Amino acid sequence: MSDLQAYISERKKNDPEFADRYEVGFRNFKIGVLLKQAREKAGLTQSEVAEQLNTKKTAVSRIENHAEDIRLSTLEKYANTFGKRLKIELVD
Amino acid sequence: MSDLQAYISERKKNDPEFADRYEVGFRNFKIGVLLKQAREKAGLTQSEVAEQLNTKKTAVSRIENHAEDIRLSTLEKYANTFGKRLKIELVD
DNA sequence: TAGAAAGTTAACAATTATGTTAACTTAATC
DNA sequence: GATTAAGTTAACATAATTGTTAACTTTCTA
Repeated sequence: MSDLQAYISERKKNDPEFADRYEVGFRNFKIGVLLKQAREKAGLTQSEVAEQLNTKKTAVSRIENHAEDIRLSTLEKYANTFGKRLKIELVD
Repeated sequence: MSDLQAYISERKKNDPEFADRYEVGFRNFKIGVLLKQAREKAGLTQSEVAEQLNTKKTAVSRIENHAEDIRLSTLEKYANTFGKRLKIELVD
C-alpha cells in the first residue's frame, strides 16, 4: 500500500468527516499530502517554511490539511521554499 | 520555433506591457496558453466553456489571457469541460 | 463590404483564499 | 511526568480571484 493510501485509511478511521469529504476534494487533498511529505523530506518545519513565505505556521498547516482550494501562486511559492518547482499538465 | 515561443514573440511586438510582464508570471501565463490550445483543439468556444462552468465568456477569456494567478479548482473545472484532468507534480 | 459570431477589456459586486492572533492538542526531549 | 517545540483549529480582517454587465475589437462568412 502506498504512503498516501495508508494515510487516507488511517485518517478515515478517526475522522469520519474526512472520510465523507475526501472523495470530492481528492486531488486537492492529495496535493496537501504531497507538500507535507516534500517539506518533511527537506527537513523543514512548518514554522521555517512560514518564515520564508513571510507568513505564519498556521497558514502553512492550513495549506497541508485543508487545501480544498488554493491559489496557483501560493502552491508555487510553497514548493519553492524547499527547492521544488510546480509542473502542471493536462492529461486525458 | 514552438507555438508558445511564436505566440510570445508575436504578442510582444504589439503589446509592450505584455513584454515587460511575461517573464515574471511566465508559468501561469503558459498555463493560459495551454488551456486555450486545448479548448480550441476540442472545438469549443469560450462561450460554450462558460456555459458548462455556469459563468460568462468574459471570465473564460480572462483565465486564458490574464492568468497571473488562478485557483486550483478553477483550473480543474476549466480543464474538465473538455475532458481533461489536471496533473500536478513537484519537480526539482 | 456588412453582419454575426467570437474574443477582449474595464469596472464593480460578490465570493473566497490568505494573514494574523489566540487557544489548544500532539510529539518529542529532558 | 514536565517542558518545549511542532502542529492544528477557529475567528476575524485583509487581499485577491471570480461573477457579471456593458462596450469594444477581431475574426469569420455570406
